[in-house]
Amino acid sequence: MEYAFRDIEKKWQEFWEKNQTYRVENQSELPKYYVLDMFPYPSGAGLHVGHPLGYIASDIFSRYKRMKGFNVLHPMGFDSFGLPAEQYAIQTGQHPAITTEQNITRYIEQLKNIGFSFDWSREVRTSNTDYYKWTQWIFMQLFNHYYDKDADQALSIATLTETFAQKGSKGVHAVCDEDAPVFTAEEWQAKSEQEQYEITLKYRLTYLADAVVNWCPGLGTVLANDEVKDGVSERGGFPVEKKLMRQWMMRITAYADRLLNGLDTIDWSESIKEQQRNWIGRSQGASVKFQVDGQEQTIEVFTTRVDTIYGVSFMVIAPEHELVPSLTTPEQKEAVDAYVDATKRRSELDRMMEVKKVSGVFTGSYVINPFNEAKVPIYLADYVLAGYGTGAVMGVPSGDQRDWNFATHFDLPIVPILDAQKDIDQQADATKEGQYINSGIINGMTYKEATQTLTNWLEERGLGKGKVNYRMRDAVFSRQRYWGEPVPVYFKNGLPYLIDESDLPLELPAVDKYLPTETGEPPLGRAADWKYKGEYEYELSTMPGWAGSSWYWFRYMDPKNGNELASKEAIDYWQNIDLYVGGSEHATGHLLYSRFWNKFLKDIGIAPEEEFAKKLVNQGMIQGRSNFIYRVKESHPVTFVSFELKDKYDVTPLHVDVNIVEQDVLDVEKFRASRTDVPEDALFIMDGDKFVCGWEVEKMSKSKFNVVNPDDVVEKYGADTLRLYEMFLGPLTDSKPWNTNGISGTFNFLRKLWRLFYEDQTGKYLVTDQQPTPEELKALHKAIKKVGEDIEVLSFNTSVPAFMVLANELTTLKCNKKAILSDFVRILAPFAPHICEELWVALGNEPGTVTKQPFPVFNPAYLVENSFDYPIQINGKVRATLTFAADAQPKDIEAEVLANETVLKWLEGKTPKKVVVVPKRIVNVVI
RNA sequence: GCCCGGGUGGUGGAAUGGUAGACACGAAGGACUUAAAAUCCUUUGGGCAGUGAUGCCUGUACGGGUUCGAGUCCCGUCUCGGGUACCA
Repeated sequence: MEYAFRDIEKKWQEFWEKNQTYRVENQSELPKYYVLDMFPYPSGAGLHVGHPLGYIASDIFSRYKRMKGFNVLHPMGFDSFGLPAEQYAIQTGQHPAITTEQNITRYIEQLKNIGFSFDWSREVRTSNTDYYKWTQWIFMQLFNHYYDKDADQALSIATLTETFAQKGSKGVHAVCDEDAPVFTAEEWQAKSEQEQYEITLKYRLTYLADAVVNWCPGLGTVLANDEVKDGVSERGGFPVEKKLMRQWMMRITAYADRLLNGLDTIDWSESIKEQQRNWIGRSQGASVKFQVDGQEQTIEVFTTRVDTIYGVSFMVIAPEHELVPSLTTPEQKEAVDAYVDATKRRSELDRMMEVKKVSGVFTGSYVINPFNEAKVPIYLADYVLAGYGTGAVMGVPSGDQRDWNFATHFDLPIVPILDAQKDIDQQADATKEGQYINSGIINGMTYKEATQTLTNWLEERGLGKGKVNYRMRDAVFSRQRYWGEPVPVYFKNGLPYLIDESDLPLELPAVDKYLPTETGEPPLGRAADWKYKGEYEYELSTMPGWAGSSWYWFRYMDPKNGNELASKEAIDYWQNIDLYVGGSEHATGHLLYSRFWNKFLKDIGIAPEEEFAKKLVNQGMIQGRSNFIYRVKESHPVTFVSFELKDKYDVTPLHVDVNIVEQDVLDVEKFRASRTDVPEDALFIMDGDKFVCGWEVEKMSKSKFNVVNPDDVVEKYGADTLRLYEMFLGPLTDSKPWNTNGISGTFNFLRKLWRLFYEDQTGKYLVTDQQPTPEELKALHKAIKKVGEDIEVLSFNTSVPAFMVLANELTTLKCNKKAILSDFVRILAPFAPHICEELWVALGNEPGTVTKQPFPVFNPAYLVENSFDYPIQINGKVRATLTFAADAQPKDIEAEVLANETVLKWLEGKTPKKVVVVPKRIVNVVI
């Protein structure tokens, strides 16, 4: 009887489904453990072999944790709102819900094919109304809260208005819009309800703002910063331009410090944490107000080097700066207008391309340096960004390279400010060493003293203060698209209001087309008679893709709850994610927004923990491994040449489908049959009897003919082999190309395991009840130890060889003993659940119980050796091996080693300088 | 430019500072078979010597260093991958 993986796997998948083997309850005596995979967007292409890598790892870990006595939550769902389904809808007119449904069906089929232990009864889909009802509900909570700096958390808008009524705006230290007005309690009380409401809009955690946004005409929508890569859209690669639009925003900046500090408390990869730190971009510095010469107004700059202020020789403001018109003198107007125009016309991409070019224009005005009364010219230049700091910088050419370039280009003075600065006529020197020169009140001081002195001086006069700046901006939350959550907001007298909670979910209306309206409104503008209470206009934009994924881990805890996003009991039990597995590409998107929403949900009493995921592991990307065949140029008939011989001809490489290539050898017949563009008389110059292909690592994509579907691998070798092989391929976190060359190794291992139970030809059952020998127990416990330790640290690639070694050893020992094989099956079950279920039953156990078995306990006694083979080194090189008792004393070992024949030969009669004996390790004789 | 990771046989990859190359693929040779498949056995980093058992030299990107001992730690260089960038 052969290892009939197809029958076995089908049988157990059906068994698990029928018996709800992986169903998890919210009540248990057992400790909880929450293992989550980043849920996929169900694309039309289906899963390729890269997708399951993380799922297999998390599944092994979940199964292991179950065997270790945990109640494990391990769910799966779908991030089912998104652009591709909508782009497809635009082309075909088919409702995105339909294609999404089809794709999900396909995904579930593929996932079930691999034997994951997901509790499918908890599946969620972000595009279902009973799910997005709660996404909308969270939006409403954000709208109803503001961030209070004193409490350092979100508080209700009711608290805000109460404080306003009692203490006026001074009584509130909140994160709010720049233009939030100042008023007394009396003034507040005197305002109309509408006026008061308008003021609160400047405080809410989600708010409307005219923001400079990334507008992507190709997709017809705005994009968040993290959705733009290199000036083009991440999805589709369309150009992106800056545009001023009224948008819903999320006040994520209110949480900047908590997002930053929380990173120190979580077990995430250093690279992800570093990316988030950079994205948040906290910088400590000072703001300084410069009086404009001859005018009332001041220009405020942000600087991290206030100590260099005596070296300021110019000031630069962004071309978009609001003071540009008032600072421009009549003589300079023409030049300034031309520059501003030119900046506007340039796309973000152009601007990035021309980073090194110095450009700018003088406004004609000056500011006065508050410290030395120096008159300093004001320039416009596009290296100053309107969106960062105050949109204005002080130019200190001796200490900053950009400023130095600018000063050199415009022939402005370069003043040294520290005696430690070197070669500043060649380049800027940003040193903080030495003592200040040419620097008024800080002359002779060092960096620390100077910074403190200057900041105090500024604060005393109200001209500036120490300030913290963030690179992170508030997140744009509107998308001018159809296939997303409708924003639960309507407009009355031009102001946004939330719909009643009882009206949730606000469902997506039907539209005739998925395109913007003729007047440029988003697709929702096409919905007929879509008005709140039949009267008020709804918000027409929808939420971004990250909305639904920013809280989904809670929904799995209680997926069918119609009254709450999840019950308090469920959340109290499951708390947060213990292990989260997913791609590192979500570093500054999903993973940051999720932390933000979780913190907010904690502030309003829903989330129990500050961080949503204690540990995060980023699985590596599986790249494609393309195969090439080589066509001889201008050959008639068309001729292809095998890889080894291609250098003898002038050839063009062509991609060939990797699915008809094995071990880089092309199946020529299949190739002929599959390609209509290959003429029947085509010639193949073989290398012996083989036609060998070349290969290259590329992105896995249809156009490169290198996509491998897990279904095909499962069909050929089975799910257990696929699972083992994906783990065997290398460390989980490494990126690696998919290469089936070694898959027969894991397949052979499973067959070898099978042969420990059943004789190959006859199918005879071989398992006996004999007592295991110490040697067999040693082999087994070596594996138990190794595998247990490896799983704990997610080192699955090293546990697979441990299984292979055990199978090899047991084969050599001709061991078919039940006592040994039972434990073998149990340690292997998390990796290869189907075959282990089958063999577990073969050993006489109840069907379906292997998943609930305790993980075998390692017993060190079986590994105790009474002797050890010491490698004997002479000057660090191994020259001999000698066996000593495990408890042999170093001095005895030394004596015997020095008497050894080989050692004496190398000693050549000399006395060794030193003999190093490391017990149970090594002996090194130094001559 | 800056910040993170990496660089080990033909290939994927192992290796608490202690015998580098486990395990697997591939390759070569052999056994079984009418034959094939399957299975099993042997060899397999490179080089040199020997009929042989075996012995020696060399080897973890490169150059230095620390150490009795370095793939592993330190310094410098090259190189590949990822992230990020007029961020004041």
